[in-house]
Parts: sequence; C-alpha cells; structure tokens
Amino acid sequence: MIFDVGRAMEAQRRLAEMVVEESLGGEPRRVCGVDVAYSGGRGFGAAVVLSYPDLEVLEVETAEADVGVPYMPTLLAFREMPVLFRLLRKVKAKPDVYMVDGHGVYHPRRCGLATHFGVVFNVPTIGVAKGRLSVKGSEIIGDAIVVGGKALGRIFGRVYVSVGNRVTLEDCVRIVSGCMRGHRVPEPLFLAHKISKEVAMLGE
DNA sequence: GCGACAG
DNA sequence: ATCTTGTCGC
Repeated sequence: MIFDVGRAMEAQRRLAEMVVEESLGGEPRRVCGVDVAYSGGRGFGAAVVLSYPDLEVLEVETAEADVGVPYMPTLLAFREMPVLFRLLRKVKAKPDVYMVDGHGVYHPRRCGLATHFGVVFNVPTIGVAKGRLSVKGSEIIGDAIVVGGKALGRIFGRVYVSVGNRVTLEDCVRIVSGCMRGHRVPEPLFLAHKISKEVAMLGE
C-alpha cells in the first residue's frame, strides 16, 4: 500500500492534539501566503512574503515535487505537504504568520491543511478556504462557523477563515481583513495562487 | 443506507 | 485542483 488512509487519519488526530491556540502577540510585520498548483502529476508551490500592513512583496519562492497522493476530502495535507516542505525550506524572510489555502481546525479531525502545516513546522498559520468542508455537527450562526458549541471558524466575505496554529480566531480575522485588496482571497494567497499556476504552466 | 466534502 | 465555451459586467 502506498497510502494508508487509516494511519493518515490517526496522524491527523495526533497533530490536532498539538495545536496551540494563542494570541499572535502584536501585529505581524511579515505575512506569507502559500499555495500549490498541479500539472502533469507534479505539484508546483509558491510562497509570497508580504510586509504588513503595507503588503509590499518582500520575497517570492517556488518549489516542486511529485504528487503521490490523490485528492481525498479531509486528507488534502498528505497531497500538498511534500511540496510545502520544500517550499518552506527556501523561505528566508522569517514570516510572523503563514496563510494557507485550506481549512485549519475547521475539519472533521480538527486538522485541516493549515493546521497540519502549522503544527509540523511549528509556525503560526491561518486557514483560508474558498469552499466549505462537511463537518458533522457544524452550523452557521451569523458569520460564525460553530461545531459543538465552539466557534471554529468565521465566514469573512466569501471565504472561510479558521485557526491554523498558534493564533486566535480574532487574530485570523483581523489579519485576513488587513490583507484584502479587492480580491476574493487575501493578497498573500492571491499572489501565491497566481504564481504557483504560472510556474505550473512553465514547468509542464 | 445515508451523507455529499478544502484543493 | 484541472479541463474548457460562451457570457456578463466594469
């Protein structure tokens, strides 16, 4: 077997136990958006570090890797982490927080891509997703995404925001808000998405 | 059997 | 995500 779903889910439960929900402690000075695009069985990632709150581009890095795991709902991290690992190794700007294209703790096992990424690298992360995952027991109350009485995420504009790691939901919403520049997704992710797609076309 | 899900 | 034509709106 090349990919054991049961073990993957168990790994997520253990990572979820290591999530730290704490204040970022002051405003971030550098925010890094990361995203992955696909082409020809390979994953192409891009990391864009922006100053905050000015949002000036400070650094752009790219990386690629073979994609050995097919997309499976709730197990996205196992498909994208190989590329993200190589990507993070290149970033030198010391971001104060990372924005990831996917959910954080709003996940069946409280371990979406943003959380998985944040715990593995022990860095603050914010989950920003364009679509909603099916999480049993979840309900939308106003703009709050509640699961079992606890607010795990927030609907901000047309995206779903949730804690990844080492931040509070309030930190997440405030920072995402401060990164909006007229697009559906905050600027760090908009640029990372754009660049990863361009690199995927050239790499193909 | 029902449910229906990031990228 | 990627593939893909036409259509709407600034």
